[in-house]
Amino acid sequence: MSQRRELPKTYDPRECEDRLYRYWEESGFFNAEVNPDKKPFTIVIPPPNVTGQLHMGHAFDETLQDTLIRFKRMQGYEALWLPGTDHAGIATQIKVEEALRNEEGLTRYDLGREEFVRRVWEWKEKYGSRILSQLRKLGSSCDWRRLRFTMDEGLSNAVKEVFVDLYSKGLIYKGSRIINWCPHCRTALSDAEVEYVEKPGHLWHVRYPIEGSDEYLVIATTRPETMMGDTGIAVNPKDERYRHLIGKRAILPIMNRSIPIFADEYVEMDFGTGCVKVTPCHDPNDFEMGQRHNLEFILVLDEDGKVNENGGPYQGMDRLECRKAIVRDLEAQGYLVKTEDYTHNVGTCYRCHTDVEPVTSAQWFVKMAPLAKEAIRAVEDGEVRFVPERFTKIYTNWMENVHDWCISRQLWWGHQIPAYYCDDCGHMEVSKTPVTCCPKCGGSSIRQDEDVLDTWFSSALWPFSTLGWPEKTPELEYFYPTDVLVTGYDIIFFWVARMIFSAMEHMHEPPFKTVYIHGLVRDAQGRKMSKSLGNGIDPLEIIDKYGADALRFTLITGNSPGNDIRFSVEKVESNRNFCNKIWNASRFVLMNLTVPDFALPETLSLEDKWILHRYNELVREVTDNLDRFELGVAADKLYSFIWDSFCDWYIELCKPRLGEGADPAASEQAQRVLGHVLTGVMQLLHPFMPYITEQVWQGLRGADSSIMVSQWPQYDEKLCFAEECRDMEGVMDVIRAIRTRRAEMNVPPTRRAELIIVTARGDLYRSAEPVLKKLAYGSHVTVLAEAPEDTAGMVSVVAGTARVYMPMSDLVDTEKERQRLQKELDNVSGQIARIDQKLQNEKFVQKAPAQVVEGEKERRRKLQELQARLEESLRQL
RNA sequence: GGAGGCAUAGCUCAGCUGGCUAGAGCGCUCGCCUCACACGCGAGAGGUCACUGGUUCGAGCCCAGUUGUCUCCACCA
Repeated sequence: MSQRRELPKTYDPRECEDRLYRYWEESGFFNAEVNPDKKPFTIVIPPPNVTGQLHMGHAFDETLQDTLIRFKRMQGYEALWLPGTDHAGIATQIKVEEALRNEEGLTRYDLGREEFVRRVWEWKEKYGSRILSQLRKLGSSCDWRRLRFTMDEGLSNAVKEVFVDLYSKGLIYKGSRIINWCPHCRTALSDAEVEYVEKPGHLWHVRYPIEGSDEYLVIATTRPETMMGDTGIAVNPKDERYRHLIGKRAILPIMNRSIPIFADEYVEMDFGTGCVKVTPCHDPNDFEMGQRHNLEFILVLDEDGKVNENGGPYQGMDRLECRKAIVRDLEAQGYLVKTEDYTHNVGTCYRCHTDVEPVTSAQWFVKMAPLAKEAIRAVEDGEVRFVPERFTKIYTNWMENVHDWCISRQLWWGHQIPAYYCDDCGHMEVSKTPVTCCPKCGGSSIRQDEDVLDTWFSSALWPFSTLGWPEKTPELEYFYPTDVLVTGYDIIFFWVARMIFSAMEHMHEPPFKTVYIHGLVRDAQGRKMSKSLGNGIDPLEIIDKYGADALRFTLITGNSPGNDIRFSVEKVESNRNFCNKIWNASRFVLMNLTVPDFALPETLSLEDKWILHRYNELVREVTDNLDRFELGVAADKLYSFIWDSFCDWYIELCKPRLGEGADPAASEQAQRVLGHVLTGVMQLLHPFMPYITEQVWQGLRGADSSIMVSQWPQYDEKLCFAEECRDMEGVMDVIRAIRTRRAEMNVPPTRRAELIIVTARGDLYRSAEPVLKKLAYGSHVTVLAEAPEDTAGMVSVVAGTARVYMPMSDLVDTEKERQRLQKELDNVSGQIARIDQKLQNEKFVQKAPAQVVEGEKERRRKLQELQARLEESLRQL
């Protein structure tokens, strides 16, 4: 026992976190097995980038998941949190290329594909576990034995399986279409990977002479550099100004090429000049017009964003350089009519933020319309539910308007597309296994498609590929579909939507029942945390300084689903303080501990019943809140229960019964209730703050015990003491009122007051005497049914059903006292008047629930009692 | 152009299916090193719940509109 008294005054997370984590992991507490006797509960982690480092966004995401999984595990589910990492095609490739350039001055082309990919794997082996150990620091209770990687063998099989299947169904096709090209990453991107940014630009008005006439057209363009690819001019068919020109031809300036003028509904008459230059290879709308009107398709940019051989004099120029040159030439040759400032949206690459170039290119696509149908239905029918609900609309809206998904990437790091081309006959074969012999001509000169798949193609399969699909594994059978997916709103389109349609297509069942969407972590000023701003806060530094529990609690509280959170160190500090509060409360309990267990005693005091009642309610509420994904609300309730109810009141209320000289029976009784409530509340808090709760648990139950394998507390009807609870609140009101009076009168804390309590509930206050003495600084308590005859020189205070007299003649200022009482009386009278107004309203009495009406009446009775006492006090002054 | 979020105390935010005198943290004021904790204890000050109208016995919450602000989607060259 002596070592218990030596517990330090402040909680030191550094001392225990790693040790406890190791203990949990080694004990296998994170492991989940196929277990027909239990119900499964599954979460798959949103796989962080394999080369990434833990940032606040991860910390937030993982904390939510860990809280849910620990809760369900304690509730008795076979809870699997399946971890893994994503190969993150572009991001990782860029990183390795950077390192290669910086360290060796080489490009990936210098190494060649095979060697480069080998280097990336090397990099992955070296840095891929960094993020995993960082996840551990947070306390994440993943089943690490089941760690998966999007490019490991099983997942690669799943990718091939899906590709071949979709291809055979005609849902994957290769075609020449307009795609977004990032000249820096040198790859195609999907629509989702383009971020539009408003940028200042110009609207150049350019004169196009009409062939065989003196007339000319003026065209407004923001992108003169693609002019060399113009193959037509479009006007609106209803536009009177240009009707006579339809069917004629114009001369493309500088290139001196003849291009047709045609009519198309797409053209807005009132924008610019009402004429559009059509560049089918470099604009999605022009592409469509090009197809409708059978225009020529001329590509003028190469994969670096430089002008190609079709660009005449500008060949070899970078696109921006070319823009300047063309504007200069147009002006010099008299074609430029005017230049306007114009801000417009420019597409940029979500990885490197380079302006993307719409270009026509042969790529692989997933045909979305048929897949989207089921994906929308599953959500609309409630098979997948979004929390908060509003994201449902964002999802369906996107799904309903989604374009085909460009899945090929001109990268080297990723799943190489399982399509094979025969050099001899040109046949293409899509196959799960490598093709070495052409099935058509028997030729053996076979090349695999050079491109790799979009990273998100493999992540889309994550909920089932990680469980072994396409194999029919017992894990897949048992743990699928998963229960909750936790992720930020920023990747609903990238990932969530694609998982849903993939699962519907391949599993014929949704990938998860609930999608819990959270917001972004912002800095204290509300700005996005970013590398370029340098305002990111490293979660690992926070953990090191304040502990993982304080960080976790900060990320959970004061926040509701779907909303962004502002992170500030001050919040972490206050939660660190909360940890310390918990620590000291348990230190107090341990210091006074003599009983061997916390079985509840037969007899319970008023305050025991009060705290047990409140605790019991807390169990129910926290459980309900967690079931409804209201983690922030649950955490808030735990905070105030522990700090306010348990520490500030109950522990203080217990003190008269504990310590030296106390009655052993009463002490034992108090200890049992203290221990019972403390252990229970540690369990409720454990999903949020795993470390300190385990530490306290082991202090109370022994180091060979773990809170992780304890059972989630249950609501217990036997602990429902509503009436005693109300009585106790009454006593507390009295205590508060006395404290307030003392503070108002500047009574020094050392001065004990005599208390004369006048009340009809004499038994109640006599039984509460020790508590009143302790908390209300009474050195003696007298309970009377009627006011003492001589109250001169006494201050009185009214609270609930009691009036308290304190003989402190030297401190009383009668006039001030009168004012104070009058003010209180006015307040009470006002409240009664408001209630009367309600009760006199027939409609209220008629229509409001009986419970509410009865409540108002009850409140009125109490207020009236208070009023009477106040009036009496005033008379006695 | 379309959709959505947010607007509650000085600051940051909770407030579940409408129901007592709207809460917390931080900050602020006053008093306390009270034998678990000064990372603490006690007592306070501080709010026309953005605005207007409506529904209701009753609105911070529901409906319509207005203003401000942020975000997403679309992409009129």
